[in-house]
Amino acid sequence: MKVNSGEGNAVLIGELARRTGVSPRLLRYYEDQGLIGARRGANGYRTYDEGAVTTVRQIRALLAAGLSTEVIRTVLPCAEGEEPQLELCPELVATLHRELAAMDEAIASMRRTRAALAGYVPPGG
DNA sequence: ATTCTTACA
DNA sequence: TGTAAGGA
Repeated sequence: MKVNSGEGNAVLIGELARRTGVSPRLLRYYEDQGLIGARRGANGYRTYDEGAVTTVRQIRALLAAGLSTEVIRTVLPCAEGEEPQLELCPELVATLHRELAAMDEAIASMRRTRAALAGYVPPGG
């Protein structure tokens, strides 16, 4: 008889925190940012479904990839799987390509300004 | 003991 | 983000 791995069990913030390694404080923050949803028990406590564990792991992975919470909010609903093999919807991969393009522009821009600035300072010192 | 909200270091 | 306060 399995006790703690079924789908029907509501999880409190403390347990979700333990199971994801993310502090309750941050979990509430993610909620404010619209990254994760939570129901409320009669006591007012947040309750999460088992899927929340996966969602949080996806958020962490996406955050580690440097995506903003705003982008993650749109990407999340089209994410499948976890950490090692996280896959995204094709239509969203397109959005990500634009992100990449924007990053390339930013990098190029910074390289130019860096070069200009470097022109005013002597090499090595 | 746990969680909740609000607010400050 | 962490942590304290004040309540349930």
